[in-house]
Order: sequence, then structure tokens, then C-alpha cells
Amino acid sequence: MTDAQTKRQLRAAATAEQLLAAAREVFETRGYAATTVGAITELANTAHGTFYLHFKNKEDVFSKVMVQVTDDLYRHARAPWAEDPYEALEIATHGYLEVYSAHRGLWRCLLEGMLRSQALEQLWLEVRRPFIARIQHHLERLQAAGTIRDLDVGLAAAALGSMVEWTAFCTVELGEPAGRPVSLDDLAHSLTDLWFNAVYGREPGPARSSTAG
Amino acid sequence: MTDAQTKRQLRAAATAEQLLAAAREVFETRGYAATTVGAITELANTAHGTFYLHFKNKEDVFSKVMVQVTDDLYRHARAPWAEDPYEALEIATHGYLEVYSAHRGLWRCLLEGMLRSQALEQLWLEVRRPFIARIQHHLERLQAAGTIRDLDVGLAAAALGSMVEWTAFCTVELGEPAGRPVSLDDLAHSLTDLWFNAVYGREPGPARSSTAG
Amino acid sequence: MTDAQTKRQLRAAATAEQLLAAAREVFETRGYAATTVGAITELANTAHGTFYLHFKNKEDVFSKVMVQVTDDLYRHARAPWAEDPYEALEIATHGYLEVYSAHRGLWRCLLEGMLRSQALEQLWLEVRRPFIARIQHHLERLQAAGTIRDLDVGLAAAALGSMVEWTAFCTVELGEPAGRPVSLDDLAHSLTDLWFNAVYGREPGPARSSTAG
Amino acid sequence: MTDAQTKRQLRAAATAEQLLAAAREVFETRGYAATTVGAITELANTAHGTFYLHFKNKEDVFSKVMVQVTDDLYRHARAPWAEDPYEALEIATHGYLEVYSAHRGLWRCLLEGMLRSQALEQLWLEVRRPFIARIQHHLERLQAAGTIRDLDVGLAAAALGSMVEWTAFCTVELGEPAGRPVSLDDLAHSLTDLWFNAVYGREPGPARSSTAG
DNA sequence: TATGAATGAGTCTTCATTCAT
DNA sequence: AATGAATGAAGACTCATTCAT
Repeated sequence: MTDAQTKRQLRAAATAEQLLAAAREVFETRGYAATTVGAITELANTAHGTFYLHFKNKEDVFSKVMVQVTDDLYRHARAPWAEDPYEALEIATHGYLEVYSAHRGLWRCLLEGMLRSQALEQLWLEVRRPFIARIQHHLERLQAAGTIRDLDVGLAAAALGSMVEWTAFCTVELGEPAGRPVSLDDLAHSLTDLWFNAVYGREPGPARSSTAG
Repeated sequence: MTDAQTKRQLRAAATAEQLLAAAREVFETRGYAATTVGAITELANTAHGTFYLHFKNKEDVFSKVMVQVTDDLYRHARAPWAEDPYEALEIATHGYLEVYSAHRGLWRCLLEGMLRSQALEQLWLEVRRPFIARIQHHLERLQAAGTIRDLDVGLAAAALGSMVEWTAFCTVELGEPAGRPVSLDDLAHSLTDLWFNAVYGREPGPARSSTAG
Repeated sequence: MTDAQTKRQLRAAATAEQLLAAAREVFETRGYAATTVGAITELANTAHGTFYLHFKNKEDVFSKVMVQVTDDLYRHARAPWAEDPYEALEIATHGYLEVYSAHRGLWRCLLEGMLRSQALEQLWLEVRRPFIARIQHHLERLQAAGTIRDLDVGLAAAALGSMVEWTAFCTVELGEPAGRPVSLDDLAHSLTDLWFNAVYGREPGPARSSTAG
Repeated sequence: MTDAQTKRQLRAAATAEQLLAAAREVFETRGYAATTVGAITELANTAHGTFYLHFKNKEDVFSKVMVQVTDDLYRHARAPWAEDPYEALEIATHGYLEVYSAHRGLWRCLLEGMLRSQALEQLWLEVRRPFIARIQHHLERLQAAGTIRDLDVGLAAAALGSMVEWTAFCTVELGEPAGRPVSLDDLAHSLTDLWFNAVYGREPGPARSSTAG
């Protein structure tokens, strides 16, 4: 009986997995609004009603897909231990861009979904915050070590994270800059370069002077 | 007769304006998907059918609202002529953030709409491109003058524009960083600081070396 | 003043004529249901409201177009005085088919309109009846003269009229018989031939016998 | 499980049938344009959405009704094997008229629908063609046997078919000839008589001569 | 657990018609 | 007589969700 139960549970879990994978594909292809439960169950080869056995509704599957993929993203954006901090940063950025690129189609869907639902927005922010926090911690450590100039690490982390995030979106999902194919390598390089200089700046301390312009 | 025509045309234009304003408000409040033509006409105090006299459909009004507001945005993000380039940049950034803040609610809607419609996405990109192009031209001039180090101005412009854009979005629309009220001044200052250093870098010429970290 | 009135009336009549012609063209091209008052006024180069100054509604213009064109049809379907009754019949049939062909597109519209409105149906029947009646009178005369066999002239007239009418419709409007271009001459010839034999029959009196098969 | 599926499928089929029957009735009563999906589902006692579970749209049900009823029509218009060809023809004509009469109201709707939709027109023609073809084959056989005179069998078949078809329509649907109740028997008799004489003609071979009139 | 038929609320869009100018 | 902006009724269609089997 336990055996039977286990078997059942396994089969149920498999069905759920199937639905989740199907949902991901449909979301990726059609976007949030255009995705229907019918399309998901069709692709998953299950009955329409089966969906509601495993997920509360569209928002629910979506959130599960979202967590899956953002976890993937932020795991790959982790900077390795490297002698050269520049190199470490570039690797992390590259990793981020690669995952971004791999899930092309899903990010716009993620954005779309998050914009439509308070709950999804909160969920997304909760997944995103550790990513920003990690940057902030890193900056704080550098600052404590005196290697970088004085700056508002909270805002800097938000800004730098946003830079990478939105540049990735515009490049991968929108094809910007238009009329110019951009390699991930080049992009990672440019982003790292800007980030690095932004943080390390011209000199520790207020970087600007009227003679700089 | 010309007089009558003019009068009528004026009244018609007023109705269109009324509808446009109502649309803007509804979009701002409810978002793209949740906005119905009925809600717009109700707020505008017109018959349902009147809407279709002035706009082709929801996408059409939306695009008009979008152009209106993005024009506003990019006009205010224009850097003034100033002795100090840093100061000029900060003023431009501040202007951008102010307009962004003034239209709170509309940007998420803009994004949502753009993600749902190929046409709106194109429109948005077309409005955005000059903004990025302006940054690029600016960087090219600085580069030609030898005041900034060597960098891929196309990618740099895209990245810096994205940084401001997405930071603004996360701050104004999502309330990030959470639990910390951020003033527009602080944000403008931080963004300008990062931007400035990112571009001018540590020193003209190859900015990074492993000893820099 | 009388002069001014007359001028006005003339201009008004011209506008009405313009609208009527436009209506005919739009009906011909789009069919009844797909024809909108807007399309008519646009083609007539008048304001939308002007239409209702001259016609009560769509049904009203339609009935006027209908009368115009059916009058034309039945006028051309009149058999001339000819020595040879066969020849006279063929000329009439040919005339009918020619007008039918000339107004291609309008007949299907006529039918469509008539099927949608009791009033239009009645109108159409009233225009059609004299046509059938003419056939009947003709048959009665022939029968009185003893040149044709005994038959129910009322039903025969209805049937023969229907034959020509519906064959014309299927040929001109539906392109039947498919895959075979039919000349009006051939069609007129065949119809006349059938009609003629149907009426004159094998012999005056009951035409059938089991030995005929 | 197979049993359950079968049961469910049966019930579903019953629902579809119910909707189809309701559609037929509504079409018959109101005509094509005036028929709404709401009216159909109301009569069928189903939810509005259920309709779209079984039919793509109004055109779709309509085509199904059309096929049903025209099949019925042309099946009953089949001439039986009879010694006397005249008798066989009369039986077939009578069968046709009876079915026509039984579905009074539907033919005008059929016509209306067919005139509004290219697809329905094609469908109707495809159902009608075999009917005309059958007549043509019959004439060809008679011609080969030398029992009837020389005539263009293609056009003759089209014309004779049209005669019966349109006479039936005008009688059953329009009440023509007006002011005279016509029995199906009389009508069948007259049509058969005309048809028979039209085909067999005055004499095998060129039937007409100027002296015949 | 799985099925899939049934539900019905929710919107867009068209157009005939009116009426103030 | 002419204009054309405004009206508002009417209907098709989609799809998330339920529930009996």
C-alpha cells in the first residue's frame, strides 16, 4: 500500500513535471497573456482538468517556472574566486548573459507576467533582491578594503545590477542595438569594463573635477 | 461654414483629447491588459462607440499615450550646455528621473503593452533609439576629443542608457531598493557618479590592469 | 424664389442621384449585408448624414436600386414581334441574359436583400409578377389559338420563368456549370430550345405514353 | 474506462446534436443574418460557450445543417427504376418537392447564408453539382439510346435542374403564384410534363422549324 | 489521479441612426 | 440642404475554472 502510494505519487510528480516543462515552453513561445491553460495541457498531453490538479492556476505555474529559471540565472551569475577581480567579474557577467541567452523568450514573458500580477511582481523582486544584495556585499567588502572609492553601495548595486539586467534584456529579447549583431563576449566585455571603471573610478575619493571634462 | 467646421473640429479634437487623457489615466491605474475601452469612455464621459471615432483600437490609443509620454521623457533627459560635463550629466539624469516619477504607473503599463504587441514594441524601440543614439554621439565626441578612454561606444551607450532606464523603473515602479526611501536627488547623483566614472575611467587608455583590483 | 427653389431641388435631386448610383455600385461590389451607409456616402462624396435626407434607410435605397435594375431587366426581356415565334423567344431570352450579365454582382445582392426583408421580398415579387404574367398571357394566347398543347399555363409560366431566371443566376453569378465557359448565345439557344419544346411538346394533347421512354 | 469514455462521448454527441437541431430551427425561423449563437444555445438549453465546443462558429453549424438538409433533398429526388420514364421522373420530382416543402424556411436561409460567405457558396455548389450531374448523365444515356433529340446536355441539365429548384423555391418559400394555392401534386405534374416534353421534344432530331410556331 | 465536457462572465468592435450647427 | 460628430445597441468569441465520472 505504501508502495502503491509511492508509485502514484511518483506518477503524479511526473505529470506535474510534464506540465511544468510544457508551460515553460508555451510561455517562452507565446508570452504570458497569450498562453492558455489549454495550450499547456495540449503540449503536455494531459487532459485540461489535470492542470488544476497540480497547479492552482496560470499564475501558479508561471511562478514556478519563474523561480526555476531565475534560480538558474543567478546561480550562473556568481563570480568565481579569481586572482584578478576584473576577470572574476567578467566571468560572472558572461555566465549571466549566457543563461539569459539560453532562455530567450522567457524573460519578456517573465516581465509581462510580473507586470500583470502583484503577486508575481513580489515573487520576482524576492528572487532578484539576493542578486542585488550580493553585488552590494561585494562592493561593501571592496570599500572596506579601501580598494574602491566612496559611493552609496546600495544605489550603486541597484544601478549596476540594473545595467546588466536591462542591457541583457534589450540585447537578447529586443535585438538592440538594431542592425548590429552583438556577441555575448563583446557585451560581457563592455559591461565589465564599464562596471569596473564605474566602481574603481579614476581615483579613490570624489572622482570628478572640472578639469576632467 | 469654415467657422462652423473649425468649431466642430475643435470640439472633436477636444473629445479626442478627453479620451486620450482618460486612456492615460486608466492605463496608469489598471495596466494595459486590465484596461478596457469601456473604462476609458466611461471616464471620458463619452459613448462607447465614440472611442472608435477617434482611435482605431486600444493599441492605437496606447501608442499615442506612449509617444506623448516618451517624448516628454526624452525631452527632459536632454543635457544642457554647461561648463562642467558632470553637472550637465546630472541635470539630464535628474530631468529623466523627474519625468519618470511624474508618470508613475504608466511605465509598467508601457512595458506591458510593448511586450504584448509587436507593433508597440517597434514603436517603443523607435522612440528609445534616439535616446541611446544621443548618448552614443556624446561619447563619440568625447572620444574624438581624447577626453575619455577607448571603449565600444555603441555598447557603452546601450549599457549606460539601460542602467538609468531600468534603475528608474525599479525605483519608481517597483519601489526598489525595498525598505529604503530613495530621493531622486540621491539617485541622480549616484547614477551620474557611476556613469561619469565608467566613461572617464581611471585613466585615458586601457583602464584595467590586474594590479588595479 | 421659385427659381431658387427649383435650383435647390435640382441640386438635391442630383445629390440623390449620386447617392443612388454609389449605392448601386457598392451593393454590386460588396453585397447587401456588407454594404454600409458609410461606404455609400463615401463613394458619393457626401456627408454621412446626407444619406438620410434622401433615403429612409439602407432598405430604402436598396429598393430603389432594385426597381431600377429589374425594370431594366424585364424591359429587355420583352419578345419582339416576329414572324417566327421561336426567333422571338430567343431574342427575348437573349435580351434577358444580356441585362443579367451586365449587372453581374447585383443579382446576388438583390437576392440577399430580398431574403432579409419582408418588404423587399414583396417588392421583388411585385416586380417579378408582371414578367411571369406576360409569359402566362402568351401561353394563353397560344393555347387559345390551338397551337400548343393543353397545360396549366399558370404553373407553366412560373416554371419557365424560373428556369430562365435561375439558370441565368447560376451561370452569371455562380459561374456554373463550373469549368466550362458558357456563351450567352449558347445559353439563350439552349433555354429557348427547351422552352419551345416544353410548350409545343410532342403533340397537342397528352404528350406522354409509355412507348415514349 | 473505455466505457466511461464512450458514455461521455455519447453525451457529447447528444449535445452536439441538440445544438445542431436547435440551430436548424433558429435558422429556419429567423434566417441566417438574424440567427445568433445566443438564440441557438438558448433553444438548445446549453451555455453559450458550449456552442464553440462543438462548432467553430455560425458558419460552421450552418454548413452542417446545409449538408444535412441538401443530402436529404437530393436523396429524395432520385428517380426510381420504373417502366415508364415519365412516371419515374414524376416520382423524383415529387420527392424533391416534398422534402423542399418539409424544410420550408430553411431554403431561404440556405440561400441567404450562401450569398454571404464564399465558403458556403462553394459548399452549396459542391452539394448541388452531383444533382445536376445526375440529370446530365441521364440525358446522355437517353441521347445515346437515341430516344431524345440532340441537345447540349450540359446546359439542358443545368436549365432543367434550375427550373425545378427555383420553381420549388418560389412556390414553397415565396408563395408564388400568389393568390392560388398550389398542390405539390399539381406542381410535380406540371414540372414533369414540361421537362419531359422539353427533352423528348416534338420529334427526335432538330425539333424546331419556323413552321412549327 | 485523471478526464474532458460544460459553464458563463467579460470585451471588442461595427454601424445604423440622430441631431445640433 | 448639408454636415459629421456622437450615440448605443447588439453579438461573436475566448478561456479560466468546475465537476461528475
